[in-house]
Amino acid sequence: MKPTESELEILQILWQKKTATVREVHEALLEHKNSVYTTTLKLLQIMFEKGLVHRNDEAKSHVYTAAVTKANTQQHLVSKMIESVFNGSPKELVMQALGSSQPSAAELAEIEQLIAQLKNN
Amino acid sequence: MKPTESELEILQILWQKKTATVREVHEALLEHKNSVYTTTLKLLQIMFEKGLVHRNDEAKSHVYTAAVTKANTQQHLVSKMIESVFNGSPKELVMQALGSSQPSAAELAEIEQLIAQLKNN
DNA sequence: TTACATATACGAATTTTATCGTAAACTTGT
DNA sequence: ACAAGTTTACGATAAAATTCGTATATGTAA
Repeated sequence: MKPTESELEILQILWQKKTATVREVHEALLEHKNSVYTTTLKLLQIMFEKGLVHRNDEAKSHVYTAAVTKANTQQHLVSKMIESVFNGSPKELVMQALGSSQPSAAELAEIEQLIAQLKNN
Repeated sequence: MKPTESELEILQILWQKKTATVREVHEALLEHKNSVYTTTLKLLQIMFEKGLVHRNDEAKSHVYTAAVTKANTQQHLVSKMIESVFNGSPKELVMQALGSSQPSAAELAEIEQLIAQLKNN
């Protein structure tokens, strides 16, 4: 349900690659942080037990895929953050995110469009 | 720097009350969850060691205050989430937050106003 | 088949977070 | 000064997350 930081790193890789072996996940991880192959293996095994990933063990090397969607996970984590950090107010989160980052004009336009759409419901 | 979930609950209380003794923090915590006085005490002691709170021990009961501001903490946590969950795109986070919550018309208007302001810079 | 490389399984050790019991210090009222 | 109540200090334990070593299995090439 709530992936840990390490699990999230792995999910990101799986969301991007769609499908990957332990070695492929591990190689991708190495670009950001240091670790050992068996650590990645163990994490994937634990994630499998938790149901965070599926795996196909027909081939010699198991092939993993994410069992949770990116959108669902994002939504869940954002809800938790709104609840625990922003007193339940999504508006506060949005204002904070917009205020402290440097969104481009194009991005702002996209957001405006979404807001306009939400207003009509 | 990165408060844990429990630490965040306590920070929320301190941000609201400005100042509080262990007992006051504990009473406030009890409204949301169950725990024992010494658990709250221990957490505050650990937070003190980490520099998350200040304390005044002149009186019989130590008086705690948050050592980090709400705005800074929110910003830090949002940045981390954008980085680790939204591929570094604040826009994605905003769209997700707006889309999955039910912001009121008034809130949407406030956000639009902020966007208009950002566009002029 | 044997040797080598690669994969998985598994358990142990470590770290972090959280919880709680007990003891010691300190207040306050009598 | 003493007893009762409150507070802090501290250590022990437990659960979760992370890391890594070693053993076992499996496939590949000679």
